[in-house]
Amino acid sequence: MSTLKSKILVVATDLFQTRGINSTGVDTIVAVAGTTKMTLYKYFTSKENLILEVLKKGHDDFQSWLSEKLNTSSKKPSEKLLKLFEFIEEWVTSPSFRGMGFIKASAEFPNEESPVHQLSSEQSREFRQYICSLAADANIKDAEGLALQLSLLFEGAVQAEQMKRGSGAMKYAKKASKILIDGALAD
Amino acid sequence: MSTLKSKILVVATDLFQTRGINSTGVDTIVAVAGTTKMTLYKYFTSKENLILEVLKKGHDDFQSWLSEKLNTSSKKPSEKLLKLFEFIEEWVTSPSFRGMGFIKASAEFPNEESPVHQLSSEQSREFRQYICSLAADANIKDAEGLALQLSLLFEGAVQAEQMKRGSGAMKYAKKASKILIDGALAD
DNA sequence: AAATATATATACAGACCTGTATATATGCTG
DNA sequence: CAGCATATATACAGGTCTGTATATATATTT
Repeated sequence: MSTLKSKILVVATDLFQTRGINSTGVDTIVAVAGTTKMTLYKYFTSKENLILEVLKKGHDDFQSWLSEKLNTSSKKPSEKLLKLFEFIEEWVTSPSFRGMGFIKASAEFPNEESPVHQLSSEQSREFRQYICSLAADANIKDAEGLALQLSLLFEGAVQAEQMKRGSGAMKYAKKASKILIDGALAD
Repeated sequence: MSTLKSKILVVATDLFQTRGINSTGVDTIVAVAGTTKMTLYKYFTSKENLILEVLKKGHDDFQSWLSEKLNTSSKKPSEKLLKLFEFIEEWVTSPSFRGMGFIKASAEFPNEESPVHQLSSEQSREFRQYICSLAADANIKDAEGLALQLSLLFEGAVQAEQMKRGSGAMKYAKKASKILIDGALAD
């Protein structure tokens, strides 16, 4: 991928999170990225297309980082499940963390027919399904129920972190997740 | 309060949730409310002022409804705490539910210096503190910790409901809350 | 009926936004 | 050096937005 395209994606990711998606104009993005609108519209067909690519990249980066961490951490499914929020916390508290795109995007694009909303919704579902597969591997009875609960904790904590950086919300989400997982494992 | 002012508040609340705050122009609001811009700007000094009043009304309505429900439901603090998510679920699944304003607003106004963000942040804190007082009354040891965890569940579930109406997320948040509260009461 | 407060209708200024058009510059390849 | 792809600089068309100005209508009160 072109370095300019990559630069635009990084800058847009940052600005969308810190200033909002609709409130960030393409002029601002190219100015910060040190390029011009002509170049941006060469790599992205529209602003909506840019938003979608930003979302895709953010989600893919997170998912592959997380899977890799979990796969190398342990082979025992129940241990993987218990380590889930350890790694999530590590990701969220890293200085480069800029929020989860799909949470902000779904708030800014509430119309269900909007492609941005649809992608956000799909990413949320994908993540929940990933947790569900971890839970199922660990022989949790109601894997779907636990996965939903854990994803609620996750999304709530990200929301809290986005509202106030360094709130430590994920630490408490982690503690809560341990209680919920232990309970589900005992069932 | 003037009936027109009240009508504008109701319509704005609805449109902000269904179309987004920044994406909803005052022209649309007055058209749906069946009035004109001149009237809107008589009752609200600016669009930002309207947003703030919408947030205040939404939060006040929810908080007073919830306190009243809890106060008439039981006198035993631990029972009140356990009934918390029962009533929250009742509120969220009612047909007139249009999302929690402060959750959407904090996503659309991420700048911490924005008055809208500040009010959202304050309302989130206020709600958490209310839960904390319930927990403290029930002699929970780490009342603040539990309150934060429950508020994460709450915000995550509202987020999920906003993303997809009728997702039933609050039902699972309620189940999770019971586990967390029972655990904290046993400590 | 006259006076006053309230609401409407409509137009517009100024700002911002997306996406494109046009012309120029830069760097790489043959 | 010549040719070509890539990036820049800049201007602008057409749209949307907020907030205001101006003129008119309606309803209540005196």
